[in-house]
This record gives sequence, C-alpha cells and structure tokens, in this order.
Amino acid sequence: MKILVVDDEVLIREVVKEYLQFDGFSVDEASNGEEAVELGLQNDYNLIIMDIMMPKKDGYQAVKEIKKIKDVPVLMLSARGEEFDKLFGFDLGVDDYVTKPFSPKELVARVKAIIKRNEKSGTKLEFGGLVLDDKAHEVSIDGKIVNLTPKEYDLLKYFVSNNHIALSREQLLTNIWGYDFYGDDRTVDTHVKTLRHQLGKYGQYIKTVRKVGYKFEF
Amino acid sequence: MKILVVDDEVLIREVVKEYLQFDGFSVDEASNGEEAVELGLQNDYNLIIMDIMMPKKDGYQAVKEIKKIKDVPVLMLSARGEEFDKLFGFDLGVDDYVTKPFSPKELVARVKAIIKRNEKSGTKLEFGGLVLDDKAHEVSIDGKIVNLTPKEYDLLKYFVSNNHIALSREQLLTNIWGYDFYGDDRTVDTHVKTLRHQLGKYGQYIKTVRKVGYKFEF
DNA sequence: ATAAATTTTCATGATTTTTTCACATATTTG
DNA sequence: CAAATATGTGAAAAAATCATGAAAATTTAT
Repeated sequence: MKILVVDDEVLIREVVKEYLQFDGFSVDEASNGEEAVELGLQNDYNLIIMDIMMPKKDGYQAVKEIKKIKDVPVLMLSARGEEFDKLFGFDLGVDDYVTKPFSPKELVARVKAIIKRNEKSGTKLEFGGLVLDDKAHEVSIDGKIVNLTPKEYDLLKYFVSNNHIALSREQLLTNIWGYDFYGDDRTVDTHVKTLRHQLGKYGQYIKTVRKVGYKFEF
Repeated sequence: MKILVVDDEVLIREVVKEYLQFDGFSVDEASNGEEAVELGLQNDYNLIIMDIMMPKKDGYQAVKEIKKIKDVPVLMLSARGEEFDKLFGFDLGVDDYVTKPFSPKELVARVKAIIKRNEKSGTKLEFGGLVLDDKAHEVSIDGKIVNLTPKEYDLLKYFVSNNHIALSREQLLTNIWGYDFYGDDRTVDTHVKTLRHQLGKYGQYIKTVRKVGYKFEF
C-alpha cells in the first residue's frame, strides 16, 4: 500500500507520514506540484494526498495532470476557507478532502475509507515486497511488475500457495504440467532456475530440498 | 434528487434541509433510526444523511438494516470524538462522514461529491483521454468520437469494467457473445486486433496475457 | 434484392516459451 | 579422499502461442 504525500510544509508531511507508516502504509513525499506529477506518474500509488496551495504548481493543476494519464485516488488538503465548490465544481475527480487543521487520526480514517472503496477485492498473495495478484495474473517485486512466462507464473503460484511445504518434482509436474506430461523430471530444475533469476532477491526463497525437490519458504 | 436527513435534533435537520433545498435537492426528514429505516426502504433516495447517536435505533443499526435491502449512498454525522474506526472497521459501506459541528456549506459540498461519484459510476468510464459513455453508447479518445462496431464496443466495455483483471477467451466469449456461442476461440483475437487498432495509442492498454487471454490495464 | 458493414474462420509467419541435454558444480557416502 | 549422486546452468532444438491479413459467411441497411 503506497501513498504519496504532497505538501510544501515539511512538518505536515512528517506527521502524516508517521501516522500512515504506523498503520503499515509505505509513504513517499513531494514538496510541490511538479515533484508530485513526476512521482505520481512514475509510481503506482494507492492514494495521493495533495495539498492545494503550493509553490511551483498548485494541487489542482498537479491532480489534473496526473489524472489525465493515470487513474489514482486523490485526497485533497485544503486550508479552511478555501472554496469547496472549486474542488467539486471543477471535474477533478477528487475522492475526498480534509480541511486544515486536521486530526491525523481522522486523516488516516479517511485514507482507509478511500482505499477500501477503491480496492479490487484482494486475491493477492503477498510476501514482503513480492506480490502475486492472481486476478490480474501479475507478479510484482517492490512495486515493479515482473514479466513471468506462463509456466513461471504457474510455478510461482503453486510455490507460494504451498509456503513451507516441500514439493517433489513429480508433484510439481502433475500439478502444474498435468498428469499427462511425459517429459524429463529435470525440466522442473530449469524452470526453477529461470524463476529464481526472475525473482531477484526473492529467488532465494525457493529453496532446494535435496533428494526431493523444492520448497518456497518465506 | 431526493435526500433523507436523519437526526434527532430538529434544529440540525432544519438547517441541513434549508441548505440542501437551496441547492435544489428534495429533502425528507426522520428523527430516529426506526423512522429512517421505514422511510429508507419505502423511498428511493439518492443519499441518506444519518446521525449516529439517536433514540430508539442508532445510526449504525439503521444503516445496516437499510443497506441489507437497498444499495443507497450514506453520509454519517458523528460527534467529534466518536470513533472513526468503528465506522470504517465495521464494514458498513459508508460513503463519507462529517463530524459535528460542521459547516453546512461543507456538508453540501460533500453531498454533491457523493452524488456525483455515484452518478458517474453508472454512465461514464474514463481512463485518461479514453472515455466510454455507456448511456450514449459512445466511445471517445481525447474528445474525438471513435466509431466502434457493436462487438468492439461490447468488448471494450467488458474490458474497461474489468480493469486489471485477466480475462480468458472463454470468459470473454460467454460474457460478450453469449453462452451459446460455439465458434472458434480465436475470434476473440481478431476482435482484439481491430479494437486495439481503433483505440490508437490506447490500444496498448489491452494487454495480452499469454496462455490465458487478455486484460485491460490502465 | 442488392449493397454495405460486420463478424467469423483460418492459414501463415513471427515471436515467445518450453524442453532437452551436456557439462559444471555441489553434496553425500563409503 | 574418491566415487557416486544430485542439482545448477547455458545454449540449442522443439513446440506452442499469438498477431495478422485476407477471404468467407452472416447480418444489417439502403
């Protein structure tokens, strides 16, 4: 769960960050609209918390530019007195807003509410930064999508859904390749090799179980 | 546009009602949870504004009972200090909340925001410059209307309403062509080809999921 | 009824993926 | 330690899958 906090006041950023991190969110910061657009387009955030009044590029403009390209939820921070109408009248597609000064607790509650609304029911298997989204048929490491071949994907899925369980080559073959696979046992080895390589630092979690096969252990 | 305002304090109801009516909403009132449930089930409201602390039946309970039967947007009113977590931790499906004391202007802004959200979801699906207006049965790219064939339209609609979800050819065939289609799987491929072509630079967002099918991913 | 538009089929070639296999490296056993 | 056994690796062969274009079939409009 990644959130981008955009505000020119470092103090506010820090407080918000702390609270969000306490609740398990990973937080990036930007101090103005330009930085926000840059980060917002580069990364996939679950939410962007955006101040309105900022130097270089204000919050309205930044949101507009990001939303043009990406569909990401936005919560606006506005100083009390700033026009609400401006926020909603203009079709920015803002999900929520909070007026300053705000209680961090309330902010976090709203953040959770937005994320919940936007959550596509989780068929996600997560192991640290390794995420397998079965619905999307997609694997990512530390937020970056890894392109796995179909077999690699199936293999990984089978591994992670059998965390801590040693799996024989035969078992892997019958369950992933199908009962009618008559090829070489060692085919598994090759796929484990490529999969380990694809998973980078998470490759080590596929452990070799000598004389038996392999197991995933996180 | 009909809104139900539920609060045991008549003064609050009156103020809220006045502001909403000024903005062209039609407003009903209820002074406790029981009345709220009754009215909520009888009428079709675009929104229910619900206080939490009330005699006879509290706001939580009332919302729960109404939501069980009907899918209607809800905005909760909570006294400052009441637990936010309770609202969101429990899966009530509340759309927003406002803490007392609130500025009527803010309340109205939030009301408009909720209604807008719920309207939008029915008719227009937007992904950057790609807009599918289901009411108009029309697709446009960067403001320019694209002439899609019926199948292309159906296919795109199914894709975008399943953003981030991998769809098998079979799934696409049964859901778009109908369960009684007995033709070739590969028909899908051809339509994806033409659709991609029609969508120009947005064609790339229909991704091939090897060995499975396709997915739209924006 | 004829023309136009749309949908479907299908064969082709390009591309990606899977498998095999030989050799390298590591571990266990006698 | 040496032999035996098991796994890691790279490259090449084999296989599978997809994009594409064109033609046939079907539906819709004129």
